[in-house]
Amino acid sequence: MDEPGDGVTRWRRVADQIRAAIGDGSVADRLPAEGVMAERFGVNRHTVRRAIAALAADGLVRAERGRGTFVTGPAPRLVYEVGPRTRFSENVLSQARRPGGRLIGSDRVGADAEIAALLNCPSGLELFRIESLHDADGLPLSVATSWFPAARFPGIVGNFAETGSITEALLREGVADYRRRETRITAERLSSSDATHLAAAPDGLVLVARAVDVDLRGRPIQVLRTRFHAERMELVFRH
Amino acid sequence: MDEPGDGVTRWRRVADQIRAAIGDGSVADRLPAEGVMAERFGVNRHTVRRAIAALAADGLVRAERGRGTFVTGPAPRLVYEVGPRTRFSENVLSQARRPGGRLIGSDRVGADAEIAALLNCPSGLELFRIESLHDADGLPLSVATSWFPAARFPGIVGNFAETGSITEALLREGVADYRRRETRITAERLSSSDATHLAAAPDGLVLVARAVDVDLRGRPIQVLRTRFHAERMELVFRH
DNA sequence: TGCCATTTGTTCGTATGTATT
DNA sequence: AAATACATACGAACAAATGGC
Repeated sequence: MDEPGDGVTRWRRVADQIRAAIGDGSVADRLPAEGVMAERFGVNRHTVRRAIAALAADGLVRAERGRGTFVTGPAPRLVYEVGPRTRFSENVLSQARRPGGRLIGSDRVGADAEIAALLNCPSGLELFRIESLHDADGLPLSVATSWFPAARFPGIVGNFAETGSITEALLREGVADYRRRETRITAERLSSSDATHLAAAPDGLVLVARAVDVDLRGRPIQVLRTRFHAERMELVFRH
Repeated sequence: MDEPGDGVTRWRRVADQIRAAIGDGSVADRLPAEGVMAERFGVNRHTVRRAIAALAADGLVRAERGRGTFVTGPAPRLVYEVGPRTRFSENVLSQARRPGGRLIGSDRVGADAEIAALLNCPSGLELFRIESLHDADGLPLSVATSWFPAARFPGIVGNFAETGSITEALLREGVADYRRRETRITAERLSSSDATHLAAAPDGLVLVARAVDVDLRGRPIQVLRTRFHAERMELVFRH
């Protein structure tokens, strides 16, 4: 009766609304008083306080007794440019930050219908699946799942494990250059394992980018499913 | 990490994980038994049952006594192609669906620093701000906020109110054609007002696209902040 | 100085919802 | 099905800090 039954608590929803108000600029520097927000949101003042506490824990606001609660400003997002020649490390380096990558896991799988279509290969073809984590200055930014034809790139897993870079790993397999054909974007909630790897709150959001990379002759090399931490990044597409 | 103190209930998190597993295809047809999932997620079977009930209420799965729980399939997303000549109505028509648009609200505002930089105009310049809702076959897909220089497009609000199309509204103001320069993508939770307009659950997700459109001489025409319903759409960028 | 309104911080109590056993 | 433990939410006070008058 009290909860609408959607599994999200009231203080959480209040926190999200305040966060959104800060994000879109409708609250610039100081929040309304707790009592005012309590009335406006139709909740108890305790509930507002808990929401503020959550935002303060994220460093988004700072409460000062007797004065008010002030916006300290959202953390700036890393700008990640996506285009035909997207390279994670170049992107991060261009923002004067140090890129990193490491192997989380890998296995051999058969191509399902969707991936086979994207790779332009027969369904069931043997693939390497690589789970990787990518960061800037040690802050995790994205988790990616990549699929490679196993026959064409037999050493890809070891190469990536050693270099931490897909580009380097492909170079060792004889791929001098590759291009991105298209990128498809959706948004999802974090899965629990991704939350662990990204060192993020379990209810965080990710931008999911599904992409296909092709070699210079247009043959598909890899299928990617990258989950970008939504609060730490912004994807930019130039047209 | 998993403590029940982050504002999301356990059954909700379990439901989200099952939903994600269905979404990325790792669960194709039938869910594991409740007891198996309970152990896998580290929760009680009651909690799994509640999660399944929530998914069943959304029409995502169907539980059959004595047989199991089966995936009925997620609703297909509308594919929305973003490029230099993105037009909402053309995009929707290409999927054999009927586009719609209507004015939600409008007002006059002064350009803040960020928008002034994007529009390449002095800060404080008078702008029209337009809130609009866009749908396909009556299903709301996106809410957009647009800023236009008021002096250059004095009739833009009325034009959009009459036509429901930005392209048409600009045409009446003498803009025969325009191009998109860049698009920046982030993900957020729905604000309460956007949830109302999109007829969506209050805890839904949106893809937020910030873009600048320029005329054929390269002069900025409008700044856009579009919130796409994340479960109903997928954004595609061809490179 | 003092007074007072405003605002955040704290402590009771009570009721309801959630999750497990 | 019932009992238990814990988290959430509300209500009413009071304390402490701030700033204007």
